[in-house]
Amino acid sequence: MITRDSGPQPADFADVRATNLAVVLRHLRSHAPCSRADIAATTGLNKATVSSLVTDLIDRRLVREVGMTENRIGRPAMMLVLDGSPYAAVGLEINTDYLTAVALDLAGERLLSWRRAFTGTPGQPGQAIASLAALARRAVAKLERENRQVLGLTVAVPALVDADGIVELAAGLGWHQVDLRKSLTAALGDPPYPLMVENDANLAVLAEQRLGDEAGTSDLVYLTGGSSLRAGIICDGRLLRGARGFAGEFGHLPLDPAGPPCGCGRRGCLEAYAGLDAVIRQALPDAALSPSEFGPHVDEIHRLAKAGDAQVLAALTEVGRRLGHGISMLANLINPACVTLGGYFTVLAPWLIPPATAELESRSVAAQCGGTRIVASALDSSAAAAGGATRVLDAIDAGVLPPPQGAPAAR
Amino acid sequence: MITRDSGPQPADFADVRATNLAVVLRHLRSHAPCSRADIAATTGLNKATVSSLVTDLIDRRLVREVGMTENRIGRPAMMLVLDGSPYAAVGLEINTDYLTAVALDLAGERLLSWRRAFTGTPGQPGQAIASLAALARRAVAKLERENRQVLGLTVAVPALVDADGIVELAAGLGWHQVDLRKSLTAALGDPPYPLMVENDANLAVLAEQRLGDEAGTSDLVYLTGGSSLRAGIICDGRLLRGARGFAGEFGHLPLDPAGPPCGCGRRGCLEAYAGLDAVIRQALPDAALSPSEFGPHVDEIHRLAKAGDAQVLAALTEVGRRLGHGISMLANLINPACVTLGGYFTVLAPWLIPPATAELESRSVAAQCGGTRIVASALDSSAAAAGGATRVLDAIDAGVLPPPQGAPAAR
DNA sequence: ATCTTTAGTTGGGACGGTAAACGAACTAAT
DNA sequence: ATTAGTTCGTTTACCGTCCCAACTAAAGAT
Repeated sequence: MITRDSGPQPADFADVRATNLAVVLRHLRSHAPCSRADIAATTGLNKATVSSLVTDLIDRRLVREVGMTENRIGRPAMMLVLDGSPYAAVGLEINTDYLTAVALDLAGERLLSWRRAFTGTPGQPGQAIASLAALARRAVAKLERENRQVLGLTVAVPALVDADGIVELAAGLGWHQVDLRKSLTAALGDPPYPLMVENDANLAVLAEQRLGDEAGTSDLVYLTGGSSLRAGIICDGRLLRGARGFAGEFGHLPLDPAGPPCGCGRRGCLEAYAGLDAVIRQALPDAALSPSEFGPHVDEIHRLAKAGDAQVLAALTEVGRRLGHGISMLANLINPACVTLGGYFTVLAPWLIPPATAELESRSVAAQCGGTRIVASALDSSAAAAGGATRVLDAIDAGVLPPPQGAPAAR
Repeated sequence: MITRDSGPQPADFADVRATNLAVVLRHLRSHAPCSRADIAATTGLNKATVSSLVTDLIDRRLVREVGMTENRIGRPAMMLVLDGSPYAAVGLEINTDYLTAVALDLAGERLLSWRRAFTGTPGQPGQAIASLAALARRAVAKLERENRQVLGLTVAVPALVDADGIVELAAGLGWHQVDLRKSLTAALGDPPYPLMVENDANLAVLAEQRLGDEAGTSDLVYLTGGSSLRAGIICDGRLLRGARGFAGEFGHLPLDPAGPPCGCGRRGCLEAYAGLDAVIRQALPDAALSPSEFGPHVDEIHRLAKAGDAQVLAALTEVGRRLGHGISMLANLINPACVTLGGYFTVLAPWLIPPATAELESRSVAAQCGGTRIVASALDSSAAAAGGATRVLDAIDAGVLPPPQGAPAAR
C-alpha cells in the first residue's frame, strides 16, 4: 500500500521510499514521542528500515531525538519527535472585511495568528491582492527571522476556485475570473515555496480534520456561517472538489420554491433563510445591515439569546430548522459522520443544533442506522487560514518532503 | 506514484510490482492491441521492465500474444491483448420482480446475460437468497464448463448496504438487517472467489464509468429510475460511499415541505414526484399499480409520449422539472461532470432531459462556468449486475491479480 | 557477576527498476 | 545481392530499498 494517488503512473523505489518516509512521519505526528522500535512494531516496517528512514528524516530536519526513556527493563529507547523549529507552513484568508494570516510549524503548533481589518473595492482585485501580498511578506519575513524555511503558502478565498487557482466567482468580494495565484505569485516575486489558492470552506474542513474536535474523522463536512454558506466536504479522507472544483455550494440549495428572494436571484435558497444577513434581519429587525457591523450584531444576538429573548430564540430555532433541512440533503447524498458549524453558527450553536438535529433526523433516510452528528466547530474565525497551513502540512505527510540539506526545493 | 490506496500501511517491492503490473494491464485494456515497446513509450516504464511485467502477465494468463505487425520499417512488433478466455467476473442483481446475472471476461466482453422473473416475500429473505444462490451456481457452472476461473462475484441490492455487506434496509424487498454476504457465502459453500454485496446504484455507476457512453469520466453520477431513486456517485474516480456507506439516497431529498406524501412517511420527497409509482400515477391515472406491471406501464407511457398525448407530455415535463430540481442539489453539493439517467428514465429521457436541464441551469450556482450535463444511460436494465462484474475487474486493474498457476488464490 | 530484556545497528540477500549494449527482423537504398 | 537504417525485445550489469538474522549496547533482575 503506497501513499500517493493512483493513476497511470508507474511506481519505482523512490515511491516506496517516499511512502515509507510519510508513514513514519504520520506515525510520529500522532504518536510522538516514540522510539524507533515503537514505530517498527506499530507500522510493520522492519527495524532496520525504520532506522534508515529516521536517519533520513533527521537529515532533512523533520525529526529530532529528544532523550532516552528510563526506569525500564532492557536498553533505554531514544525518543523521537517531529522537529518543529526549521520549517513553517503559512495560510492566508481574504474575506470581505478582514485578512488573516496563520503559520503552523511541522507539529501543528501555531507560530503566528494575525488579523487585520480590510475593505476591498468590488471589481478591483488589484488593491486587495497588494494588501494580501503585504501581509504575506510580513509573515514570511517574521518566520525567516526565526530561521524557518517556509514550506508553502495557501490562500483561502470565499469563492468558487478552480483547480488552477483561478477565482471564478467571489460574490462577496465582487471578483470574477481573477487569476489570484498568478497575481500573488508575481506580487511576491516568484517565491521559492509553492503557492496555492483554495475555497475557504475546503480549507476550513481540512483544519477541522487535523486540528478540530473531530480530528481524524474521514467523512466530515464544515459549513461556513457568514453572509454566504459554503460546505467543505471530506469524503473517505479526501477533499471533494467535483469536476470543476465547484462542489460544496451549500448556500444555494433550493429549499422552498415559494421562499424569500436570495441574493443570487432565485427564491428559497438556504442562504436566504440561514445566511448571516437573513439571520440578523430575523433576529434583530431594527438593525441596519452593514458588513462591518456583523460582529457586533452576532454578539448582540448571542446576548439576547442567553437572556431568553423570545423573538431571537424563535428566529434561531427557525434558522436551525432550515439548517437541518439543508444538512439533511448533505446527509442523504453524502452521508458524512459529522457536520461542523463554523462562522457565526459556532457562537449560536447551542440554539441552532437542537432544532437542526431534530429536522435532520426527521428527514434523512439513514437517521436510524447511522445518522450524521451536527456539532459546533472548535476552531475560531481563523479556521480557513489555519486550513491553508494545514494543506501544506498535508503535502508533507503525503510524502513530498523538503530535501536533506540546502539543495533547491523540488517544486 | 503507486496504485493502491493511501493509509498507514508501508510499501514494499510487492506494491511496486503490483502497481506496475496494473499499469500495464490498464494500458492494455484501453490501448489493445499494442506492443511491449508501445507500452514502454507510453507509460514511461523501461523496456526491460515492461518485458518482465508482460512475461508475468502472460504466466498469469491475463495477457496473450496475438501476432506480429507487418509492413513497417524496423523489426515487427509482437502485439499483445488482454486474454479474455481463462477468467470471468460475475455480477448479480436482485430486485423486487427479477433477478439478473451478468458475466464479463477480462476484456469486458459479455459472457452471459440472464434475467429471470422473481417474486420475493417481504420479510422472508431466505427464499430470495436461495433463488439468488441457484442463479449464481448456474452461472458459475456454465463459466466453469468453459474452463474459466471465476475471479469474483458481486451482488447488487436495491438497498442501504454497509461496508461489510450487510443489507441494512431494503424497502422494496422488505428486508431489514440481512447479512446477505454471509448467507450467500454459506449457500454457495464458501466459494474460492471473493463475494461482495453492494448498493445497485453504486454498481451501476461503476458500469457506467467503464462501459457506458461516459466511460472514463472521473466525476459521474448514475440515477436509478424505479420505484425508488438512488444515486451512485463517483468523485475523483472513486465511489462515494459516505461514513456508513449510505450516501446517494437521492429519492428522499426533500423538495417541498408541502408536497405529496412519500412511502417513507415524509412529504415532498423527490421520489414522491419522480419515482416510478408517481410517474405512472400522473401519466396514466387509470392504470392499476402493481409491481409486475411496471414494464408495460412504462412502454405505454413511452408510446403515448411518442404519439404526443398531452397529459403524458405534461406529466413527463413535470417529472423532468422535479428531477432537475433534485439534480441541482447534486450539482451544487458534488459538482459532477455528468448525471446519467438509468431505469425507466432511460426510455423516457427525450421528454425528461430538456425540462430537467432547464431546471438545473436555473438552479445551480456553477451552471455558467462548469455545469453538469444530464444524459440518458447507454446501459440497459442489467447495468447494476454489469457493474457488479465491473467491480471485480476494477480489483484486477488495481493490482490484485490471480496467481501465476494453479496456486491457491489470495483472499 | 551473570542473566534477561529491549533498542538499535550491521551485513548479506533478494527483488525490482534502470540503462546501455546487443541480436533479431524487417524495410529501403544501392 | 549487399548494405544501411530502423525498431523490437532481451540480456547484462548496476543500484537502491527492504527484509532477515545476527550482532552490539545498555539497562534491570537474579
